[in-house]
Amino acid sequence: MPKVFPDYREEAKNRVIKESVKFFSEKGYHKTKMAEIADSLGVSKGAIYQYFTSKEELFLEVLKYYIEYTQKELISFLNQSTPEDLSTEEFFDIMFNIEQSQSVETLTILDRLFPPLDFNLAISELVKSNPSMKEEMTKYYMDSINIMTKYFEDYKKKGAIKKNIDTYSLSMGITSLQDGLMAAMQMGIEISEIRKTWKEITKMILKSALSE
Amino acid sequence: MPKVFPDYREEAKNRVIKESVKFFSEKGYHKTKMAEIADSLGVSKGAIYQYFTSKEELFLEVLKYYIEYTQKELISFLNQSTPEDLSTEEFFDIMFNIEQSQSVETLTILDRLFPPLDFNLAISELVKSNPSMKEEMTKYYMDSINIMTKYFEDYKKKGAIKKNIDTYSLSMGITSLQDGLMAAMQMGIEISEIRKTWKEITKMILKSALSE
Amino acid sequence: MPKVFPDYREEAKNRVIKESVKFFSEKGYHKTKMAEIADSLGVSKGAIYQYFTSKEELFLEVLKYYIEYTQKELISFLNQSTPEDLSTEEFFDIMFNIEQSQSVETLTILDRLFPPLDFNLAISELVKSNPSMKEEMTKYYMDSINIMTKYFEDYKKKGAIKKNIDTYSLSMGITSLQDGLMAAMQMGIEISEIRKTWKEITKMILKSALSE
Amino acid sequence: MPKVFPDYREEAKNRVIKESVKFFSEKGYHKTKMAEIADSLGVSKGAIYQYFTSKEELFLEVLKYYIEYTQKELISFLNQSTPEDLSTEEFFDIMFNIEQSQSVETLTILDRLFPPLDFNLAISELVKSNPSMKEEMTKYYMDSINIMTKYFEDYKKKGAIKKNIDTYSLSMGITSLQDGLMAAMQMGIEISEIRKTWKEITKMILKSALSE
DNA sequence: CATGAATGAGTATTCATTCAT
DNA sequence: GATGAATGAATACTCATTCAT
Repeated sequence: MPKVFPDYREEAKNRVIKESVKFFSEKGYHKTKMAEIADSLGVSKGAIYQYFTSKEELFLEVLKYYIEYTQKELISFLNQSTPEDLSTEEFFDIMFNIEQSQSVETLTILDRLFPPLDFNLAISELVKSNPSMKEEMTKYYMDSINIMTKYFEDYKKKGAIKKNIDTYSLSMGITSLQDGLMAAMQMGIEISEIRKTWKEITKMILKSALSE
Repeated sequence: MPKVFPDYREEAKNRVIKESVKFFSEKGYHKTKMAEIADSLGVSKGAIYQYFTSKEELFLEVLKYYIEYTQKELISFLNQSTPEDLSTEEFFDIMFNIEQSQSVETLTILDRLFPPLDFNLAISELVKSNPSMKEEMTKYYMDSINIMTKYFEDYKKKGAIKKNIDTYSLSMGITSLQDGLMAAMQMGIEISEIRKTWKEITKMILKSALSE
Repeated sequence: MPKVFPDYREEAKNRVIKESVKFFSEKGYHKTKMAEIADSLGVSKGAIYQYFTSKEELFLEVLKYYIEYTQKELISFLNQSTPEDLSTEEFFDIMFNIEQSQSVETLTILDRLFPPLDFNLAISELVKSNPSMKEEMTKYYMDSINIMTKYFEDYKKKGAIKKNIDTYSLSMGITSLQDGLMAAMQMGIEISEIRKTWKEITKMILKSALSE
Repeated sequence: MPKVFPDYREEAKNRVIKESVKFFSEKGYHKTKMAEIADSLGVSKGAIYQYFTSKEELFLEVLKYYIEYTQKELISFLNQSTPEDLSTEEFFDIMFNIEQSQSVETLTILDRLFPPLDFNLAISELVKSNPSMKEEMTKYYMDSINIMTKYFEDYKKKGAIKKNIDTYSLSMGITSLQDGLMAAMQMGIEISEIRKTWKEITKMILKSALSE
C-alpha cells in the first residue's frame, strides 16, 4: 500500500466510506460507533479522523456516495428503457437495491448498499442543526426528479406521453411511491407484496399517462 | 385536578404525551432530552418516570397516539367520501396535517402533529434493539392498509371499482405515495408542488381503478 | 446533607470550588483532570457538571474566588495600616500567602490558596480564545489598582504623600513589584531573598513618595 | 542551502525555533500544535522531530533563545548607560520589546518576540513534570539578576550608588517590576500607562539608591 | 534527510435513570 | 406522588510521536 501514492488519500477515503456504509445502513447513525468502523477496517480511530473531520462529515460523505450511486443506476436504466419498463421487476430490483437469489423466494437487500430511508432519521435530525446540509440534500433530491422529468419530457415530445401530463408531477409521484414503498419494506412488509404493489400502481399511472 | 381522582394517572400520561409530541417531531428522538420535556411541562424528570419506564416507552406511546389519531382521521374521511375524493385538496390537507391559513399562499404544518415518516425512521432504528416492537409497529402499519382495503373492497362490490383491481395493492400504493410525499415535504419541497403531485397521481391511479 | 435545602446549590458549588483550588494551584489547569477533582470530593464527574458547564467555567470561578479573597485581604490590611506598613513583613506574608511555621526558616505557601501567577498561564491561554474573559480579568486587575490608588490619594490629601506623586502609578508599581516577585518565587528563588527585596524596594519607593 | 553544509543542522534548528516563537508567544504552549509549526515552515512534522526530541524540548530551546536574546539586549544597554538611564523610555522599549511606530501614539509589541512572563508561566507548569528543568530555568533567571548586580556593584564602587544599598535586592526589584508590568501589559493595560509607571517607579527607586 | 499516514493513550462531556428526602 | 442531586457508562475527538517508504 504505497502511502505516498498521489491518489492514496482519495482511495483511503473511499475505503472508509465503503466500510462505513455497512454499519450506518445496518445500525443507523447513532448506534454506529467510530470505534467499530475503525476496528472493522483494521485501523485506529485516529486514522479515520485523518480523512473526515467528524462522524457527521463521514456520514454525509457516505450519504452522497449512496445517492450518487443510486442516481447513476437510475440514469443508466432510463437510458436503455421505455417508460413501460418502469413497471418492470428489473427496475424495481435495481431501484430498491434488491438482489435476486437462486430461489425467487429469498430476496436479500444488497449489503454493499442500503435503503435510503434508513438514513432519513439521521438526516432529518442532522439537517435541523445543519441547515446548509438541507440545501444539499434538497438539491440531490431535486436532481433525481429533474433527471426523470427530462426523460419523460423526451417521450412527451415523441408523442408517447399525453400532452396534458405534467411530467414533473409524474416524476415526483413515481419517486415518492418508491420512497414510500421503501418505508413499507422497513416496516417489515413482505418484499413480494411491495413488488406487486409497485408493478400494479406504476402500471395504473402509466396507463393514464401514456398515449394509446 | 385532584390527585385522588381515579384516572388522574391516565390524564397525566396524556399531558406528557401531548407535550412530548412537540419535541420529538421538531427535534427527533435523539435530540429530544427528557429534561426539556420535563421543563416544558413544569415538572421534574422524576415525575415523567412515574408514568413511563423509559424514554423509549414514552416515544412509543407518542407514536401510538399519533398513529391512532391519523387512523381516526382516515376512517372518518373515508366514511363520508367516495374514492374520487382522495384526489381532493381536503383529503391531502387532512392526511398531511396541513392547515390552510388565511391566504392560500401560506400553508403551515400543524405543530401539534408531524409527518409520520419521522416516526417510521425512528422506529427503524429502535426496532433493531427491540425486535418485539417491530411486530407492533408493523401491525399498526398494516391496520391502516387494511382499513383502506376494506373501504375499496366495498366499492368494488358496488361495482365502482374494476373487478381486476387488487384493492390491497391499491391501498398500499396510495399509502406509500403519501409517505413518499411526506418525505419530499421534509426535504423542503414546496407544499404546493407536493399537493399538485398528489392530486395528479391519485387521479391517474383512480382513473385506471374506477369503472367508467 | 439536605439536598432540597434552599442554598444547597450554592454551597455545593463552593465545595467544588474549594476542592478545585488545590488541584489547579498545584498542577496547573491542563494537568488537572475533572476526574481527580470528582474523586477527591467523593462524587462522580457528572455531579460537577451539574454546577459548572465546563472545566473552563469551573476554572474561572476558582479564579474569581481567589482574586476576591486576595482583594479582601488587601482592603482589610490597608484599612488598618499606614503606607509605611507596606514595607513590613506582615504585609508581605499576607499578600504572598505565606504562612510562618514554628521555625522561621520553614516558610510554606498556604495550600488553601495559591500564587496567582500559577494561573496566569492558563488565563493567558484561555483569554485568547475567550475575549469576554479578558475584560473581566482586566476589570479585577484594575479594581485592585484603584483600591490602592484611593488609599494613597487619602494619604496625599492628608499631606503624608508628596503632592507631585502620581498615586495611580505608585499603586501599579507596587502591584507589579508584587506580581514580579511572585514569579520569582515560582522560579525557585528563596523566599527570604524575595522578602528582603520586597522590604528594600518598597522602602526606597516610599522614601521618595512620602513627605518628610 | 546545500544539505551537506556542515552546520546545516544548526541553521535548520534555528529556523524552527524562530518560527515557533511566533506560535508559542501568540497562542501559548498548549494551543500551539506541532502540525501548525510544521505547516508554517512548509515542512512535515517528522522534519521537526529530526532536530527536537519532543515538543517540550523545542519549547525549552525557544525559551533559551528568548532569554539569551533578552540578556544580550540588557548587557548591551548596561554597557553604554548609567543607572539613571534605566528610567528612560529607551530602556523601557528595549526591555519590553516595544517598537515605536512613526506616530508616538501607536506602539506595537514586536511580534518576533514576546513577554517573558508567558514563558515563566509555561515553565511553572512544565517544571512540575520535569524537575531538572527547574534548575536550568532558575539558573537563567539568576544570571540576569547577577548581570545587573555586577553592574550596580561597579557603580557602587565608583561611589555613584550609596554604600548601604543591597545591589542584589535592587536588581531583583527592578527585574520584578519589569516582570510585573509585563503581566499588566498582558492584562490589557494601556502601554502608555505602563511606561509611565515604569519611569516614575524606577526614578523613585534610583533616587533612594543613588548618591547625591 | 524528509514525508505524512497511522497510532493510541488520554479525557471532557452527555444524559437517561435512580433514589434518598 | 414529586423532586432534583447524583450516578456512571458510554464515546467522539485530539495530537504528540513513530516509522515504513
